[in-house]
Amino acid sequence: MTMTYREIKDDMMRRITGGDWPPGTQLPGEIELSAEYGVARATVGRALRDLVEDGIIERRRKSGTRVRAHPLRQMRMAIPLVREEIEASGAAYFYKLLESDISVPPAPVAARMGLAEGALARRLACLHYADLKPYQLEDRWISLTAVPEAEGADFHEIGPNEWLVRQVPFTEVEVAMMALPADQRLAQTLECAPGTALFAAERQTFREGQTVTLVRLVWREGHRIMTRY
Amino acid sequence: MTMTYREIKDDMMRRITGGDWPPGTQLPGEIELSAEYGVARATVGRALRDLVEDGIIERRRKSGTRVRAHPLRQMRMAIPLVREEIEASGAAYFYKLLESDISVPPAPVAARMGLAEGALARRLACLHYADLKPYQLEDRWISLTAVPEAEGADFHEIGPNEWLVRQVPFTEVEVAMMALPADQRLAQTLECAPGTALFAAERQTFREGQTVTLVRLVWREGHRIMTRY
DNA sequence: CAGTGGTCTAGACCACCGG
DNA sequence: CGGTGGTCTAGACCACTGT
Repeated sequence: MTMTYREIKDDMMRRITGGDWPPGTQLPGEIELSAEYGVARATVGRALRDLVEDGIIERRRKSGTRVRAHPLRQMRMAIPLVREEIEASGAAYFYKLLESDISVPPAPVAARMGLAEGALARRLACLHYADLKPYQLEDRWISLTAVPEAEGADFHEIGPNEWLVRQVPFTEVEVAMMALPADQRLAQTLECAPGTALFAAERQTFREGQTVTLVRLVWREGHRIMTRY
Repeated sequence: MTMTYREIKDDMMRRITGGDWPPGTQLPGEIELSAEYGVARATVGRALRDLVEDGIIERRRKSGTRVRAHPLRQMRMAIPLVREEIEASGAAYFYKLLESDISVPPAPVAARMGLAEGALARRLACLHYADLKPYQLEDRWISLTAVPEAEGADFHEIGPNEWLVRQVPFTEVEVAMMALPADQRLAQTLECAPGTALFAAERQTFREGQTVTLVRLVWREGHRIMTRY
């Protein structure tokens, strides 16, 4: 008989989208709503908290709850491991380590990673295949200051991404996505014409404010990422 | 004295990242945890629910709570209106309507939008400027089945995006992002060389399962989107 | 200062699902 | 079937913030 917080949330969404509570409207307070719905205050509170997370309403102490003038558009995107991404598409996954050394990164990279002058890092280049066709090129720097274990790690069998996820899980991440023209090296490794428009991402991950790794991922021609929200 | 659910959540994170509860570990039940932390069961429940949302742990009835083997990588991205995006960068925003008509979309578009055969749609092409330099080209179809008001709307002053947000707020959205080579038209409107790698997005929005609009956004050369999580 | 949301409690019942 | 998380309650106090 009594409503659940989900039903209340749905009902509120109906009232918002249906025009009862148009954008900008001030909603009744929690006590009034709980009386109206015949539930405890905590229950309408739960529904309202969900609507805040969905970007539908805004709440402030004292001034109350109102429907956002422009609903906050945001999306959530899953970030799969390359291997899972490929295997999920039904293709077989292969991995190849192209380059691997330990060196001082060029100045721009070192600056971005916040490395001390002359600090060493592990540099890796890997290629991920879907059904023997190149799928993604991975160019990575791993800070040996933050992850000294990376100095001796062997990346011939396991990719650095999966290795890092096990070594240093739970990091802060900053991602940028962009379009890149294929240079000579990209064109060769990804088997496309030079100049081809490729989708790329740069990901920098942190642990306690310190950069762990900086990676550039470039996908083969035509790749798109999709999400629904 | 007694801990808040945030402090409990943070403490749990420490235990997880610190190795007390490594990936795969089965956590104590809520009753046990509430005893350990000296709080009510609802409070640890709140902390645990937050960790589920963050993709750190998994919970199932009867079998209990465990730390995810691989933390679920996901990100949240804000999707600003172009105008806000440009104005936030400190540039002046200008808008120009390039093309506008009402017609039957080509078959692939109609199919993707789920339109009946011969159904009409409003077609628009708009250019968004930052400081008088082309910033983003917007190619859009609006279903007149879903939004009949779009037939007579005037898009010379207000962009279709902002118009739609006011007319049809609160929609479901599907987004794809990709890299595109500039064709002749793109090169001209965005003032770049043909073949230039451009960042693009396709966004399809739905209301109650029905497609409202399908839009392709192409940004000027060098654009990147960024997010931190 | 006063009103609103934010959080906590102690207890209860329910829904799911693994053994 | 029984144990776990999921939800709800009625009440209380606190924290922020507009006036």
